[in-house]
Amino acid sequence: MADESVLTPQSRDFPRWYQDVVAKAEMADNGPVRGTMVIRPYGYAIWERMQAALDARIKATGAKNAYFPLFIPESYLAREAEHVEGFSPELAVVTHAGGEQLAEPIVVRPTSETVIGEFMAKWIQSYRDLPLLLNQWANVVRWELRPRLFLRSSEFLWQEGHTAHASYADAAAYARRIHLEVYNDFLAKVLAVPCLLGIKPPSERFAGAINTTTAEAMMKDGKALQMATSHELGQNFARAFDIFFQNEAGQAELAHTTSWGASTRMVGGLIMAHGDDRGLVVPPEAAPVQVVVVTVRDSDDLIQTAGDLVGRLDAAGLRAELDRGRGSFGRRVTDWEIKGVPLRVEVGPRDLAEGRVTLVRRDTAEKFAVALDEVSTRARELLAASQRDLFDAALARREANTADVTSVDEALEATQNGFARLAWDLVNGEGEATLKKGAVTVRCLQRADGTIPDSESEPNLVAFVAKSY
RNA sequence: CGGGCUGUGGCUUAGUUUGGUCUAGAGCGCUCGGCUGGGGGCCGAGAGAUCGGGAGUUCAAAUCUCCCCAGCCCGACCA
Repeated sequence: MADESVLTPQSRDFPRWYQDVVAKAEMADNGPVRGTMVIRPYGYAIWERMQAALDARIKATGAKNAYFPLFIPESYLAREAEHVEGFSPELAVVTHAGGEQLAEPIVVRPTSETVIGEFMAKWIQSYRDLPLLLNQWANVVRWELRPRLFLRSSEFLWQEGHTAHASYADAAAYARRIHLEVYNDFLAKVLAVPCLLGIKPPSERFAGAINTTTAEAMMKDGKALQMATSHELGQNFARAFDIFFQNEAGQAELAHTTSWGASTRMVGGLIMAHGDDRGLVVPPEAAPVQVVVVTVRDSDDLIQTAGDLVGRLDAAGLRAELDRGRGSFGRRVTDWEIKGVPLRVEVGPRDLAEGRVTLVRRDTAEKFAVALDEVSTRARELLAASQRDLFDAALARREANTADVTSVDEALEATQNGFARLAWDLVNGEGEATLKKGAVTVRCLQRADGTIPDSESEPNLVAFVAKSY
């Protein structure tokens, strides 16, 4: 059994590895309806950590949480031409309810720009009502043809922010702020996932937006995953839903709106950004269980000591859990590794005889002999180091797998196992179509210095292209 | 929607080509008991399958025929 790995190795079949991890770490199951997903307690606990970290950051920008209905009149979608065109193919529509056919079909929300726009129009009268900064945590439904757990499910959980502003500049600045202070900060510090920040080319833009800013991460197979996006909607939705306000001069003006979202897809990103052949690797900040204290045997003295340690770790503000030693040691250790718990404390007879325990890092597998009364301190240090190292390793990996190229053909070659970086001018137009035939798309555009452009028509932009999920 | 393929205990699967030896076998998982325990440990005893559904051919169908259903892969599609 020892030579047979628990999971399909990443190098042999990455998608299979992903499915194995999701199943064996007890993250999620397929739902009975095609494309739906059951999020299991461990997967949901990770999502709750993400929610809490994002929610705090969102609130720090001044946005307030609200809740809008799941059902949207079909006619709402049609009010914004690009929006309806973009979403129509993936809508779930309710035509019957209460035993009768409905006069107007009801759409299950794929996103909430439209309903929220309707109410923004109602609530905004004056420039004094602006900016209006809303966020909601909700489920949405998009009937995708290629579902994959967490990455693309028919129904998924997310937060969607929707704001209205008095000026273009204010809206653009807020969308940018969300991108940096909420999304990128969260992705880097909590998920330990380095992201390329940039704008989407028009072909990849949100339906109805005038500009879309994205955070793109590299997965361990070299493919890209869009982790979060924030959109400048200009006055498109304001026009469609009559979001007018009176300015200081008493004249009616159309508001400028934004929307921005991050979803349970990030859980999939977390798995594929850090996971290895032994399973999930959860960064400490995102981990529901940061430290598991495992007894080597099922004996009273060991359990006693282990229980005391859990108490001390708890008191030190760490999320710790006790494994009481039922079943074989190897089995239990393997299970915790599959779940990616960042730090393991092993309590065995040999340890106790020497008045110490063994700490093991999940990410590096390094072992440390630590005196009993130093466990909390050392645990805190090792968790911090793990959090840092995971980010650094992911960044190094991305850089090592990003090639600078000077033609579309070279880009197609380079994106077999990573990202390619080339001048946007080489890709814009014909080049994008050629790339697409090789399943390669433009993930984002940056300025030469790596900053986020205001528009794709700025000169000398750099395009990052890759295969993606 | 076009092309290809697959449905056998919870999971992975053997058996289907050539109908009978299948009263459907195994591994993992699960239950019970015991020994264990520093990396999926060992022994023993169990539970669990109308072979995707229906119809047909036949003395006899997991196996052949037809219809239906579900799923997978490729394509198209995918803010």
